[in-house]
Amino acid sequence: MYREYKGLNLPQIDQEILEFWEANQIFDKSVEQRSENNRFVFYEGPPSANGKPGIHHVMARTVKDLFCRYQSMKGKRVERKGGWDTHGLPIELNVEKELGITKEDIGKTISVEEYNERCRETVMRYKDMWDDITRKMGYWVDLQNPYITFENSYIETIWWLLRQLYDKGLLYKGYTIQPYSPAAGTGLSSHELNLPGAYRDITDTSAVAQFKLKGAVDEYFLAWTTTPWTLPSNTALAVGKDITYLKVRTYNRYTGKLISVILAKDRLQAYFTEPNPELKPEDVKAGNKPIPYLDIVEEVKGAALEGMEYEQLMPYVQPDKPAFRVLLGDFVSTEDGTGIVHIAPTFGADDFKVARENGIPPLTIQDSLGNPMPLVDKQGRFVKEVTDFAGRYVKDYGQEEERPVDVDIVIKLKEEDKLFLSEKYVHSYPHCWRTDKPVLYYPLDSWFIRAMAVKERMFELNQTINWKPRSTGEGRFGKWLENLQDWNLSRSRYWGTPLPIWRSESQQEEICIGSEEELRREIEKANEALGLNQSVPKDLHRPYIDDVVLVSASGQPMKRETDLIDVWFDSGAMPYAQWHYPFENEKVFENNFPADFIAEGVDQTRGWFYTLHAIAAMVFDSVAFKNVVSNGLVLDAEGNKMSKSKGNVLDPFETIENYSADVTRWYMMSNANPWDNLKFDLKGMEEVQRKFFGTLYNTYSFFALYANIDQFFNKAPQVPLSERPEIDRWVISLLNSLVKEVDADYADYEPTQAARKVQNFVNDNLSNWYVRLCRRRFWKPSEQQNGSKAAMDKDKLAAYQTLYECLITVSKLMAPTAPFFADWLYRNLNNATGMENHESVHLADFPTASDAVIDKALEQRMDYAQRISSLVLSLRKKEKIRVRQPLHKILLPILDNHFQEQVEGVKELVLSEVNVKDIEYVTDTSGILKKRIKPNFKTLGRRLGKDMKDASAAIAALGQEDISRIEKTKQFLLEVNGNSYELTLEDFEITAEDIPGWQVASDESITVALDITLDAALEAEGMARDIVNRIQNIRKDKDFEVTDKIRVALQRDDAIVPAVERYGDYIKAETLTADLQMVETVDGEEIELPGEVKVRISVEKQ
RNA sequence: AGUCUCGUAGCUCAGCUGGUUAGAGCGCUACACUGAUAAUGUAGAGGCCGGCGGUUCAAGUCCGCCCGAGACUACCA
Repeated sequence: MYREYKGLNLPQIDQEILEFWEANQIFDKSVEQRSENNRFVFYEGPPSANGKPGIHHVMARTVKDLFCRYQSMKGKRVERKGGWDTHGLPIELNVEKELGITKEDIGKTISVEEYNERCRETVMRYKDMWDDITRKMGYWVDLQNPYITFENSYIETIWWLLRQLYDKGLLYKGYTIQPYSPAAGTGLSSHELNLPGAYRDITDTSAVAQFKLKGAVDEYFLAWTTTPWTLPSNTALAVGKDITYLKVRTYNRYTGKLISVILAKDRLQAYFTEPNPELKPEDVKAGNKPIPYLDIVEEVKGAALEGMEYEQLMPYVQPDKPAFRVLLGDFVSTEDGTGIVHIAPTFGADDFKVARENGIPPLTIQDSLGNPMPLVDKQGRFVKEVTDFAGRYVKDYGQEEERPVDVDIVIKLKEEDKLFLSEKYVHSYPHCWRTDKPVLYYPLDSWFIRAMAVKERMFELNQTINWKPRSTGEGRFGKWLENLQDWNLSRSRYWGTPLPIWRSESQQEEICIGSEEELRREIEKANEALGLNQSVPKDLHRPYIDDVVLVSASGQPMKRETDLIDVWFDSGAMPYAQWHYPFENEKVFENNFPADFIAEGVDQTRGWFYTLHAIAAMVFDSVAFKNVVSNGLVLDAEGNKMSKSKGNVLDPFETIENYSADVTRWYMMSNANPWDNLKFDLKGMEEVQRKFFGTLYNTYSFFALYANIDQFFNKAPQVPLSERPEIDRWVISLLNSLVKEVDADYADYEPTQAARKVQNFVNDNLSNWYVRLCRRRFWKPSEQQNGSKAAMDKDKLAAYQTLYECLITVSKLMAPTAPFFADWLYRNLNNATGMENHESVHLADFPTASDAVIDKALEQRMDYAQRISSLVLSLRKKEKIRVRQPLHKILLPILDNHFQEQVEGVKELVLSEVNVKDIEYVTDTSGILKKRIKPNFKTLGRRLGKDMKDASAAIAALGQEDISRIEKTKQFLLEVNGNSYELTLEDFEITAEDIPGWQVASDESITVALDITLDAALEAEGMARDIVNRIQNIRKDKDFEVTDKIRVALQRDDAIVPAVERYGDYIKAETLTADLQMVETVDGEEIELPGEVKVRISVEKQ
């Protein structure tokens, strides 16, 4: 028996199927039944169990799950090893918040050991919740043997990878300018700068300084800065190559001296008002306002300024190489300032870069160890070499002083006639989130991966990757690769993978450790050489690893560089580290590299996607993945990003409990492409639930109800397709077309296309057309009167077989996206028939389409049938003739024989659908058709070109005779603007527009007319149908079983006599009436029939 | 600031390589239908296809600029 249900309860189906999967290990079987030699490799991007799962995780994981399930059904072995991302700043922050400590406390109030122990505990805080959502949403991933990034084996693989990079010369220590908090004494990551509240508006003293040209008299470059404290460190100026610069003569507003200044033409009006050849020094004294000038003496492009030299502005320290030149910088703009940028390589990333590219040195002094250091120390104070300001803080670090040092610098410049202008300036400036004090951009030592060296190769490899959507790969990711910078690996933190590099104090000797074994050997060596008693720490994290001292070739002790590495390296290393390659599982790794498929949010483009790609390219000269889907964000119904502060986050557990996992998954996939942002709207969820799952459920229920009655369990041989009715062949043809398309969509990572096509098929074709039109075939009362089983004739059998095939195929097509309902449907069907020996749809093969049964002509035919029916129904509606009233005929204009043949094939369907007796074809030759002619723009456009417009008007003006002549001769000589063109029938679109004297309806290419005259026979039949309808309603009201036989007594009335006399048998057959009487008085309810006829009727069970 | 995505009916989305009445579903209104009924059919209202400019005989579709939403990247001096 097919299971029957009282109503659709999707969350309950989730539950039931989930229990079934677990009890029978369906996931394991789905993997293990497939050959190891036919793999589809998937990498799971590890989530961090340190935060709770959100609805966007359901999105990302639906994408991952569905392609894995699909490939699994296509016969691939798809192992899905889960994983956990366990390192990183968010975890540290969490711990600190819980303990109420800051980073300064580490090593003081809490030991590194304890601190890391807390991190390790915290990391898996929400693991249970993650496992739960994974299970409930139907995400199949192996949670039994996940990789965990904090395990020693994982770290060892990372060390091995770093060693590979080291040996290739791709790992180096260097300087960069990084955000640095002097108050906290630590560098900050860009993540920390992006914390809320980090950027705040502050007021600084800005200065436009005058840099004196070498070899000229009182000529100056003007450069603007909001950080005057960087001026002593200036070593260059930057201009834009294509920016136009002016040399302007004026007076200095502070000293009244005649000067010539150079600045960008676009910035002139920011500093000057108008020219005045009569200008006097006293005219320019007005405060900070723009001043007049004498004249403009020169205009040049920035390129012409390149290489010009100027005198050092604040000569406290001398550079060790030639400096103080004008450089070209592409970052120079004319939106602020003077269009000339002051360059202090020690305090700006752009500055650092452009200076290095041009061989300009930074201004540095030597620290106590003889290493170069900038003119500001790590506490944020000027060094003693900057005599005037020695020891003063460059920003507000809570010191007490009369004026900020910036102001004193400005005063000094003013006194020295080097200041053009100084103003207060309000701008947004980053602050350290822990100390609340301003951040400095400061040169810091860091370890880098020389990613730029493999830039081209990464770019090439990227071109072999199939990105979904393409634009992310070519645009966002491709552009990112083009502008690739070296990868800053260093993080000065505690909970993460330690950098396995040890250095001697002189910094001259170093070693990069690539395995635990190597570490052991080196430790033994060191123990011997230095007389120590160390061993390999049980835990490779800090602080234990920091205690290890190694020995250099020259016998010097070496200490570990205290940096940890960027956690992104952890996740990018997962293809290797998840298997502890190369220390174990060499074969396994080789079989699972690179991945066929990965998926993650677009925000991972520069995260996981990049680090996977970079490591694979650098270490293995390979891609890490062949196909990648990057999904967009999940927004709320208004299109706002979901965030805790807005309170618009959706609890995924609640959503799944209320609507089911399948509705959630289906909604997410069908509503928008996964790479577009999804506006998550519960109304849309309800629509999916009702329209798609509701309809499919109804279709199944309908099938189950009658199949059970008829004992149809698909045991009889299949009726050959050629012997099935047109509509069966049609739906099977569509079904096979569908299989083909959906298969291609899934293979092409287009889940939205696939879902929408399945949905359209189920709603429009299967339910609203096939089942609706075929209802009678499942329910043939006349043949059921003498018992049920005998009633199975070939037509009915064909109907059952056809519907069964559609349903079971749909269950497979939808299985990747809606795994629960699909399995429910599949098992309900297959458990009753036992046709396939799979216990679950997820163990079945994806359907294959048979081209032999795809009949495009038939599909077109049925399309005609649907359109003709729709037009006839709209005519009925317009004429207010109910559908139960039969009519004589439809008039159908025929423009070509092929159309008539096609319609002939579906004639019976149309007639029964619209309740009309016949179709009469009105051919061209009858002369009563009125036609419309339009040019075929596609064929004519190219030929006619500019004449097209006039031709279009000329063709529209053609009369009926012209049209029929064109149809007969199949040619036409068109003359426009003195040009003549030979046109053929192809160059026109001719449609029947009207049948004069008839009511017509038409869509794009089909026109129909309806004969609405009635005669006695038709009226009687119409009445009979209405009587059937009323009796059926009563049966239903009285809750009779569909198989119950009844006795009916009708009150005699002239209006119904012809109907009962002529169509009594029909009425009886339709309503399972054994005995139908017309009597004078009836003790029963009153029914109303057309023509305001009211009669009494009694309906009783026999 | 740069890079990328998106902008079509009240809402969610289709609109293929440019081709002439711009579509669907939901919602709304009205009318039908009724042994699939938490369904279904038909009709109606509802569109400066974000704006401006360009290419073209022809632009929702191609190009440029701008506006709006979002993401990522970024020390704008």
